[in-house]
Amino acid sequence: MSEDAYAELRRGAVEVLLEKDLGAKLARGRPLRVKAGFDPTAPDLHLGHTVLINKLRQFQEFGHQVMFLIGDFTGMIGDPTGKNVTRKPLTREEVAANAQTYQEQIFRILDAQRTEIVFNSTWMDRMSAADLIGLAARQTVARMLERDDFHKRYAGGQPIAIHEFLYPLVQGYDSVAMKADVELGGTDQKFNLLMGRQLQEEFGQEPQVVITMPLLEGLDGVQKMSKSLGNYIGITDPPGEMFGKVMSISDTLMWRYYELLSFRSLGDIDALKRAVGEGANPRDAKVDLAVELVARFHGAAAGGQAREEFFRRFRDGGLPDEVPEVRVPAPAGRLAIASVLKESGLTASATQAVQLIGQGAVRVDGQRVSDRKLSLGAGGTYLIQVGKRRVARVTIA
RNA sequence: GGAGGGGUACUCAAGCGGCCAACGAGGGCAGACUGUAAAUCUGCUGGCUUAUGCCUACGUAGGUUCGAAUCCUACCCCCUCCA
Repeated sequence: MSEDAYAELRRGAVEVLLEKDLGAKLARGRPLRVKAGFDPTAPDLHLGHTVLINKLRQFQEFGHQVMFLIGDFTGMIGDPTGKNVTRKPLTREEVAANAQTYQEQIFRILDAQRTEIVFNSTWMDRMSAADLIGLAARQTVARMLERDDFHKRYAGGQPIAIHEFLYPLVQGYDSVAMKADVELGGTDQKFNLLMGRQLQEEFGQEPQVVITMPLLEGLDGVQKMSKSLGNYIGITDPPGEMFGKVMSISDTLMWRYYELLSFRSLGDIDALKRAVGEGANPRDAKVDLAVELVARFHGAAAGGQAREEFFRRFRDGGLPDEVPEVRVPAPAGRLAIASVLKESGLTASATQAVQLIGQGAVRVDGQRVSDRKLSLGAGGTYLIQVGKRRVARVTIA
């Protein structure tokens, strides 16, 4: 394997444990079994999740076998990593539906021909209580308490339920059952990933290589991307929205996204960085990234269209391709502008509408509205804009 | 089981009888400047076709008072210490 190829494989990774094991495994020339586990409850993927999936794809491109593990059994335990929320067990149907959604989403990145989707319930459901005790006997409490969050909770007098110890144990055992050569995970999964190495050794297997990937920062550039923080780009976001979100990230964050999300080579990215350093507009680099990402999830044509739309709207100050049409009733024949804004859904309330008018954010047929008492007559159709993003063609009826 | 502390708007966090639709910070939205970047400055950030007005809101339910987020009672929930 060439040096460049190895650098690509290593790209973005926080740690490779052990680096020399990976070298040795690759040197044998046979396809490696590469594992990554996913939560059965959250099939709505965002770009943060794709960091891992992209890494799987790279392995695939180098000819290795990818195993996409859906942790339907571990899901019953609930990963104690981070916040501890008790989860309700999923039904078989729910798991199946989520798995289906996963497939629809991940195969925009992965090659379906070279991806195995596996469920850990396949082997865990067959494990007897005696087997489980046997598994538990292979690790010590002291070892478990090395895990940072267990350690903190124990030291701080917080409860740790015994079943929580089973999570890393089962995740580790998955690697045994799957005969994994490599396991990928987020940095927060490090302990669980290393458990796989130990258990594989216990079961007489060569330990897997652990590769930890960073948790991608969200749109704010600070906190990790997550749905609950609302700083995410969903991979099912419509093209225009996805494009806009990418354009709104900071220049610094853009390079991070290039490293972890783009399929362009490290060499290409370096060249781009140099060009920007020499005065090229960073916006253009961001546009390229946005096009690439939209194209990945919506097709090449959509990428180009999103760019044209973006230029027309925001660079040239034009109107979107499709302006939503709304009809608003006016029983009295005329309707105050604040009500029009509220009824058309352009603002959340009439009060807010009045405030926005006061701030000069509202335009009717291109004219900025300064009079909050303005009213629109029935029978007319008006193009109404609120700020840069909200637009509608409103018919007063 | 005992003792104490606390539950306020999207979040954190003041307020502790009227000047409270509630200080401040963060976040969000909008305007200016721009590259829908960052930084910066400004305004807004319960609802009502806007009003010296009304309604809803400070854990829940009652009560005291001309008047309560603020006082009293009961209840629910969270935290700390002791057993």
